[in-house]
Amino acid sequence: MARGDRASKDALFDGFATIAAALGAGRRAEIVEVLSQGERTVEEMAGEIGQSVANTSHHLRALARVGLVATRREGNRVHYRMASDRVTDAWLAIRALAAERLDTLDDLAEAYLGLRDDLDVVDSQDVQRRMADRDIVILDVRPSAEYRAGHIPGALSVPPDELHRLDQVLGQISPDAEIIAYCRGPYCVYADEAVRWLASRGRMARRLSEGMPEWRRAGGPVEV
Amino acid sequence: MARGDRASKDALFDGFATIAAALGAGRRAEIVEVLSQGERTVEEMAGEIGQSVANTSHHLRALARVGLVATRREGNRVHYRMASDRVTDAWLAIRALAAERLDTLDDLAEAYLGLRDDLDVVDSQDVQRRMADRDIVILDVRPSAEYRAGHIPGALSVPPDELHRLDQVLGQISPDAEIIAYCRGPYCVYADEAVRWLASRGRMARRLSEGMPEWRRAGGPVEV
DNA sequence: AGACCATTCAAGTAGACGTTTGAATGGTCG
DNA sequence: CGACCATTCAAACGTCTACTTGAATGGTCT
Repeated sequence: MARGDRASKDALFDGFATIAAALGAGRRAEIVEVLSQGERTVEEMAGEIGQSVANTSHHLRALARVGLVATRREGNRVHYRMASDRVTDAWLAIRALAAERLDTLDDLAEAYLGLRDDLDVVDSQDVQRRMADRDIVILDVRPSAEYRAGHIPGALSVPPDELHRLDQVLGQISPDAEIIAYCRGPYCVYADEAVRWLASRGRMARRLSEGMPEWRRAGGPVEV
Repeated sequence: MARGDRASKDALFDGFATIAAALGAGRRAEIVEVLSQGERTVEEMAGEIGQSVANTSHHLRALARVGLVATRREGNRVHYRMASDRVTDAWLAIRALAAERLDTLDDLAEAYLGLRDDLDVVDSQDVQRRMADRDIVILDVRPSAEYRAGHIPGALSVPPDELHRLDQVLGQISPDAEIIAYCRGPYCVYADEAVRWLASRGRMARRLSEGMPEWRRAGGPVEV
């Protein structure tokens, strides 16, 4: 096998391809999206992606086999987590690429998220610029474990299964304040629901265009 | 199908996954690596990746089907090119991820490239900082079509199949100058050969750690 | 030690994918 | 028009993959 050999070149690129292929199955893509929010046990993950525990374990191990996720044992539970920030980088690059180039994606996104024309959106730069102001309130609409793992400084936690508690939270917020809700990312429904509920109450509410992983990756401040 | 529906969520992530899967086959990964240097006809690409024209066409169309590559007709030849810079972004992210996390990759790379311990390496920042100096000479060791499609300003073109011409080129270079060679990227053998040849002639020669796509992506100046 | 639980393994099925081979298409040029 | 050429299609092969089911492993807690 000489240097620059065809067979070993093919093998090398098969190696690169195994990484892409690991992200190339829908359920594993969902897993990666969830894990970019924080670690999960097998059972929790199975619930998140709506699959059997056996199949979820199978996929998690497939990701572990190529080094994309790492494990941690606690009691008799195994916690899976991202092995590196670069996994999130690659996943976001793939997702952005799909959004830009795959022409069926808009339809798929609309089928899942519904039409979003009624939702006002604000981007991360805007929020970061206005964070010092007193007239905006940031709402973290993710499960509380994810809020605890890191959130935008000063954000209030309103978990998605406790959206009805928004009533109480509203009492603490000045009617003049603009409310900005965020959740897991652009393909997450939680913030949409919060914004719609708030808008129906006559509040000025907008959705942050991106979620925690994107915020963190862009160098936004994070509080734990 | 309610908003936030399980089936449509799965379909959406299957959509994302088709993009990753498109990069998840070794031969297609090679195609993407080559196309990030510039457009190719089907036949040229078949030669680059060592596959039959039929199979190459098949893979190119698979990439086109998900929007990653675009085509252009000229005479009776079809030229394929990257559909967007984001394809290169995603590919580089995948490749970097594989390099960091896939523990078999070092062996695969060594099998293809050989041991590189004898090669001195310099990174893009260093080169960019020293480009104004007179004491470095940059060598572009890629096929001339790729050089023409864009190269580091001031670089001399020495195509890989004309490495024997280095003798003449050397005559024009002061013996004190440091020579820096680059080619397609970190997994490309061309620059290695040039550096070894130059080193054997007693020249101070180093290899740029990255290639044209990475240089361009990092915002380095490009001349056409 | 024994019961219990989360996780993993193993076997099996249906479907998708990469590659080859040989024929068909759709364009150019004499 | 007809010969020619690059490219694409279609069929077929073996291989791999996702998911299901049911059993086995390897921990923890009483």
